[in-house]
Amino acid sequence: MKQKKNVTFDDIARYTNFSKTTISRYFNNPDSLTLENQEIISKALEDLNYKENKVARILANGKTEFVGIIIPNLRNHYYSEILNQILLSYEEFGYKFLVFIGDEHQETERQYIQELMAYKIEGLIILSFTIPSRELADLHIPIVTIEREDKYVSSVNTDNYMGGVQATSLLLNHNCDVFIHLNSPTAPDVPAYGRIQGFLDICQENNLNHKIIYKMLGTTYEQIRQNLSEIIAQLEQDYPNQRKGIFVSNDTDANVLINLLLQKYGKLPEDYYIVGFDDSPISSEAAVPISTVGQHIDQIAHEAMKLLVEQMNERKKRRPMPQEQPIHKVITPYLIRRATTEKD
Amino acid sequence: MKQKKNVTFDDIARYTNFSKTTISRYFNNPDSLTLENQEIISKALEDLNYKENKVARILANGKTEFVGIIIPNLRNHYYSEILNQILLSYEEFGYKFLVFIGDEHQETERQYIQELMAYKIEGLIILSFTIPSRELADLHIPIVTIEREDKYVSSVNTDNYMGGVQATSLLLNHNCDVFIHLNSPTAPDVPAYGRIQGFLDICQENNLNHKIIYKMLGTTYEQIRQNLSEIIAQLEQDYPNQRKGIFVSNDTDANVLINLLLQKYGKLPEDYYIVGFDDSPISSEAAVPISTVGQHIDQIAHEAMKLLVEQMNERKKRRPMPQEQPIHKVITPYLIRRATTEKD
DNA sequence: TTGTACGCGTTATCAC
DNA sequence: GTGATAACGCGTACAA
Repeated sequence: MKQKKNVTFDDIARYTNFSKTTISRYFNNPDSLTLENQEIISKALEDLNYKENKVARILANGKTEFVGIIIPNLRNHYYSEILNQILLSYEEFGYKFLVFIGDEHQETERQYIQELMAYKIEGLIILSFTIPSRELADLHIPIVTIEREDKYVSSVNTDNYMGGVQATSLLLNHNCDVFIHLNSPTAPDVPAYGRIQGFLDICQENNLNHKIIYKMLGTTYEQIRQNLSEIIAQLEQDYPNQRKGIFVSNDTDANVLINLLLQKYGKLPEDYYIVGFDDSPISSEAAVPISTVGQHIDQIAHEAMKLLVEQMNERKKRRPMPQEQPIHKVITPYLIRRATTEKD
Repeated sequence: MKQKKNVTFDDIARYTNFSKTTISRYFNNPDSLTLENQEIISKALEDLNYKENKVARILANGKTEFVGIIIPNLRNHYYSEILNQILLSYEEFGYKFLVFIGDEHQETERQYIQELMAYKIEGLIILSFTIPSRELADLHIPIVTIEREDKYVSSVNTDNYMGGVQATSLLLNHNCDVFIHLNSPTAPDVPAYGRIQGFLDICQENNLNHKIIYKMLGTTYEQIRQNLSEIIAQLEQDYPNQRKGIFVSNDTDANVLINLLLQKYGKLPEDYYIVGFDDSPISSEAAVPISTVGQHIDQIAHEAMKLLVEQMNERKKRRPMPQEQPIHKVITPYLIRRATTEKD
């Protein structure tokens, strides 16, 4: 496949008068050779300019050290940061990552999974949500999902319920008169539903005047702006002169909301208290920095890899004991207080 | 490596009374079999639940269809969007991607490259900038770099010079009195230097009162804020009552600048005209949407893959004719006019 | 400590 | 159209 054939263990063996086996051992179990012989082989590698071939090694020992990743996209800051942290784990675990963008196409994602299986990945990390966990479990390889429906597979998620509680409590501490939660329609089996439940529980426990607005705000800035503009109009009609505590399900939308208010009033009005979610860059870069609930993305990524590595290691044992039940790890989020709630 | 041994061509051959060769042909050259026999094999694959093994195929034919990517990080929107677009090219070209985060550690990146070479990648895309192109060229595999020093390797870059010209011309059209360019110190051999040159040329051609401020603004929001705050003070001292046209080298910094001005004056003052660079999300999400120069990231990624695929295909020919000279593609950026320059 | 011989699952070559 | 056989480069019992 190259201009000149590659240098192989055979060449080195001939050159050093050892056998292939000894050369192999030099790489995989060097202590079993004398230091002297290690030197000789080491020198031979230099002389012949040997380049290792891990593909051949895979075929021989079955260990690819590949992990597949399917992620919906990288436009969303949350996803790109998760991927960033996962890739960084190479330093700790040594697994290489084959990455696919699912883009929410179920059939495409199925093909990607087939392709990954053909490359004998040892494990799979799934962030995309088009394929039910039931189907993922049937692949019978180590799998960890992150922040998606996870009934039949192991997973790592943020404690969304706690996040909802934190956000709502913050608004409660500021003595809002009415509590609004803005979110898109969310299925109860996805982790993010916890945000809604957390909001609801705090409101009900404290007998708060509250309302949840379920609405797809749209994907373009203009759509979101238009929708939020209408929502503001409605809120001001429904709750005039009342202190409104608004928990928005993500920072991007919260920022648009704030920009609309800035534009309308020149500043963030006294009767608006706003909390976002994600601690994404926009929350600190906004004209009025946004209070928000942050996810420990580094921890999430790290736990996901740990969980996956455990499963992968188990498989390599002579008598593997696969997990009986999926393991679900939950990472507690943190609350950041910024100008949208901490006024002067 | 599995509980039960995998089904192989041998098993299928036995099951169908064909030879291994014929099974192989079924996959790689199905037309050479009769339709009838294709059916038989197809059915056997179902019956035996065959899963293909591309690792074995690689060892046999030398084609991994792997492309390595080394990227500094995914925190920067530009990088994550580039990676997004590159990964999406799987649909068109079929290459799988092994991705590493370089994080600006030269030695680490060298190791990553070695690891990638061991997995017999067919090509390499480099966005990180710690390793000189001279050294990359010595790897003797198809390489394309994106937006970095590229003297000895093929590359795809934005036409930064044109970007600088566009941004400065926009300010010029608005009759600014003084033209400021804010940038970090930049080496002349990196593509981004073109922004500076473009700014300079327009200023000199038109005899404009201009100034370049070279300054590392910092990495945290607070640092940037602090530094820009000082710069504003200086500008207002040096150019009182003059219309200031400011070309900031990226949208993030431009946004901080605008937030500082908003905070100080309640609105964007009449005598400030600002243009950013990148068309990153913040430029449209900012309280005052920012005029900016956008890079055609989809085109950049696509051209990079095309350039790489050409080189990789050339290598597979019987008598490869490697490129004599590196090819440098340049993508023209686009100008977006928003509120920081278009004041009714 | 070192070597022999075979296996990993596919493709390539050359016959028929 | 189809088949036999030798690669591809390394790991690993088993033997010495």
